[in-house]
Amino acid sequence: MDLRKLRYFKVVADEKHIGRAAKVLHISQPPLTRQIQQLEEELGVTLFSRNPKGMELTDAGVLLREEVRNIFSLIEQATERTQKAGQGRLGRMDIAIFGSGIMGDIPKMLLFFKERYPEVNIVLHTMGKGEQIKALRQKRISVGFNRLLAPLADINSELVSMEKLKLAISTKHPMASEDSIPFKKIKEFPLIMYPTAGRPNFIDKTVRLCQLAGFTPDISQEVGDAVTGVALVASGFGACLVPESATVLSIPGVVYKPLSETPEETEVDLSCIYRNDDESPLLKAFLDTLREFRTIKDNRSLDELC
Amino acid sequence: MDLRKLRYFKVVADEKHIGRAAKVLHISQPPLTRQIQQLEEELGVTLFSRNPKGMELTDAGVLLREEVRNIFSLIEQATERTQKAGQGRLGRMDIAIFGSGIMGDIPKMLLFFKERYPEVNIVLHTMGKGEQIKALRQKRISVGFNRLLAPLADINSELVSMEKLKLAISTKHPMASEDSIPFKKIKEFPLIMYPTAGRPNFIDKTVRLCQLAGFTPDISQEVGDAVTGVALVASGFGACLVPESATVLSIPGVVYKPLSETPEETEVDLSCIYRNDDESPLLKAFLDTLREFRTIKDNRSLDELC
DNA sequence: CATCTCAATACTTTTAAGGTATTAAATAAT
DNA sequence: ATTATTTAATACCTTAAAAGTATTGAGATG
Repeated sequence: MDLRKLRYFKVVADEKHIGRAAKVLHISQPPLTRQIQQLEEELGVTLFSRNPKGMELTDAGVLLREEVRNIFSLIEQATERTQKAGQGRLGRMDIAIFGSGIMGDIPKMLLFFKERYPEVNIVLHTMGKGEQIKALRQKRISVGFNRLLAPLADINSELVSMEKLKLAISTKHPMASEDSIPFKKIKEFPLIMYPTAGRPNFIDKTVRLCQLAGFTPDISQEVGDAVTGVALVASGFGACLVPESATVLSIPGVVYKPLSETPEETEVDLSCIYRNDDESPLLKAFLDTLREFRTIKDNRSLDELC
Repeated sequence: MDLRKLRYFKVVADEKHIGRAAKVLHISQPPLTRQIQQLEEELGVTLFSRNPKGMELTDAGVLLREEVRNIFSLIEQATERTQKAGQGRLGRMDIAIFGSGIMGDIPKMLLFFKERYPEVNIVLHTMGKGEQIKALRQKRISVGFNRLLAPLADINSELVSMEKLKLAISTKHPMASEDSIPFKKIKEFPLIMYPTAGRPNFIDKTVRLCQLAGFTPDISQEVGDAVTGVALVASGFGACLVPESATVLSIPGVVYKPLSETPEETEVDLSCIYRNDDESPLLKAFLDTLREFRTIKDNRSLDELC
């Protein structure tokens, strides 16, 4: 079977006239006659009854015409979809986020992407740093969002945003009425820290920052994630350093205070990671969108878009 | 787009190796490489990532593979269905029957046909002789069943069966207890006759038969069809000649009596008519089946089949 | 009866698919 | 490091098949 024959058949069926059909197809009449003959021979079926004034479809021909319509529309769909997939505009994208990543810039960025690529199916997976890298290598995910990533040979990372740190303290604490808290005062709070897994992590960074400022922090408790940490602050366990994005969760008994007199690098990064060798157009589209998102965000014109 | 390319693509996708795929396709490797390159070029999409140990589908390639499967299965279906239609094993057949044709051989024959050609959709239309011929010429039907047909230039007819005539009389009539009624006695009954339309018809034939036997029948009433006629017999209007097949309808107050001492041709035909120039395989199949049906019926082995 | 209109046939040209030999790149083995 | 080895890609030639030109044949039309 041969699409050329079907295409020719379709035109002859429409024109009911080999000569006219040949003109429509921009070929001469004899080869068209032959193609139709060959098609009939191949199928073992008479498709046209030849009248002195043209050609008429037989019942079998009428049926084939319908089928041919379907075949061509399916082929058209297939090429379109394949082309879209080739441009990263169609497909499935598995993305990893971490616990408190559901707040802040990640959902905004994902929404932004979804708007541009509505036919890309985004599947979110919650996993920690180590898991993300494993999943990337096993190609179970294409992108992971995380913080404080150590460079790796086979994995690239791309900055999404930097976030200032805030100190979550109890409303009952004497400093709860202050506008901001000087960095050095952290020494005086029993600190709740997270996460327990994944090195280097937020705890390591905090300890280093404090030592830079000339003191050792009083780590009273380690927990799995920011949400748990803030919950403990409400119960009076102590204070907890959180990235700005996490302050959207308001819990009675907790206030978030900006830090003043901070050393350098009192910000944490939010980055996304992906395989070095991933050439997929989906990833390319995702990273392009991410970069554009960052630019727009820097220009503070984000609000109009989301 | 070209089915050859898609076929080749499918094999390469399965084998993940151009060389092996070429062997499967019984061609050499370079033309296969070219065909794949051309396909990629045509779509503007990279379908394979070339590794040193073979070829791997990209996401777009995976999608195309699925689509190609559907395309081929659709084409396969299309050819099969077209071939079936070409052999008269698939399609729609419009058949005309007359009023009392729902009894007797016609439904048996149709059932027999339906068993052999289960994928042929039979559509029945009830119409009289004149209508049938008109509908045939306008190609609204392919076959009509009727009786006593005059030959026509553009329409063939084929005998289905001959049926003996019986006389429907009232149970109150003195002859109701006889085993059979001599043909000449018909003279003594007021006759209810049908149909009113369509020449030559059953009335013409009956009158001729009676005149052959040396008398003129006493036609007391003309009605549209056999059922109405028999109903009038029950009410005491008189007697009514009916073909044997119509005697399946039993009405209180009516008995069917065979005729004795009949002249020649006291049988009526049941025939089917079709266009002379109808070359459709469906009609051919129908007529072939009809002939076979007649043979089986003649051998009285019909009961085992229906 | 000539003429016209179709589709079909005979034969030639052109296109494109297939084949052989070779190259290029990357890995694996010595 | 160097040499096989394996893979796809390229260059060039051959073959097959599709398209073109000219003509024929069959049926309708004036």
